[in-house]
Amino acid sequence: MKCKYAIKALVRLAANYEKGYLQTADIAAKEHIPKKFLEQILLELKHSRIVNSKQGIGGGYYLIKHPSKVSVADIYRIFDGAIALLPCVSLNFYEKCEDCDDEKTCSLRIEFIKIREGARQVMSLTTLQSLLKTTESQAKRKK
Amino acid sequence: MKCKYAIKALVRLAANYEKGYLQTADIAAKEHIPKKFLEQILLELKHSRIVNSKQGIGGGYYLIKHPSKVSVADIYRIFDGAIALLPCVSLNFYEKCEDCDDEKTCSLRIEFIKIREGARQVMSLTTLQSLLKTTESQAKRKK
DNA sequence: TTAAAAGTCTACTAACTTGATAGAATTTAT
DNA sequence: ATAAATTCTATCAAGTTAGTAGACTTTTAA
Repeated sequence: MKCKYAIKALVRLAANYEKGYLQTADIAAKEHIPKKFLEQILLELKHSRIVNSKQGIGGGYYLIKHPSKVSVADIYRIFDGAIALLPCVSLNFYEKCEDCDDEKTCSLRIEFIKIREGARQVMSLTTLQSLLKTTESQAKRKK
Repeated sequence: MKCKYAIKALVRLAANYEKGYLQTADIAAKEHIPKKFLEQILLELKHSRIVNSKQGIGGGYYLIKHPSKVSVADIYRIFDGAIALLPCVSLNFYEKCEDCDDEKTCSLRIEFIKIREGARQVMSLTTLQSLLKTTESQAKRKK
């Protein structure tokens, strides 16, 4: 949920890139996300330096990074952690296996690295920009 | 954990394919898996018709399907459910999105289907047989 | 025929995660 | 000053996960 909501909110912010502020309440309403919950999510994104915000009247959130520089993989890692299925094959959240005798020759590891790369590649290639493009072309199709 | 343990146990059973029974206690000891926990896991695999068992002295578990016919995707689905990151893009565990206005034109869906396909392909191509081959070639390398 | 060795089944628990809510505090424009 | 906005911390209920416990059944070998 969190990750999905984050991506939806970020796509909105990407559509508004360098065009001012978007308010939490607005995004929440449009995407049907519980407002208070979205607050937390946006806050986490702020701490991760993906978005920034301005308080007070007329304030709100805005995207700091260029939409092409924010991938689904980035967002996934913030909210759901490792992309890898096993901690021992994770690049960003590595943890040693307790039950494994020799990590270097573990066949599971070798195969799970392939799986991780499969997922990681697609998730890294999918950015806010590519999501935005799909959104726009879908909107056009609908007309 | 469950999924990892299951795969480890299945690789052992695959190595013993059509060569008789392997006991829970044995596999548990070799793979450092809590025995009682492994019992549950093997039972689930039996209910999923991946393995079968024989009770009594000299009994144990054995693989029913050919190692090339059991993929990591199959096992993952038994223990962890959907491969897709969102239920609304899952093939085997589909559920409708509550917050989505129009599934047909949802840009998230379109992109997440690509991600699912990336993961699904690699996980479907990785079978007990391919894991076994890696195990064997690793054992050889070690000599 | 009986005891031991094996799997079967059901229930339970502690710790953690998730999705969400609540409310007080802070900042800013007018 | 005040209203509109974000910020921050705490809390909660429900669900999941990893693992444990124990009673039961089936099989076989002595």
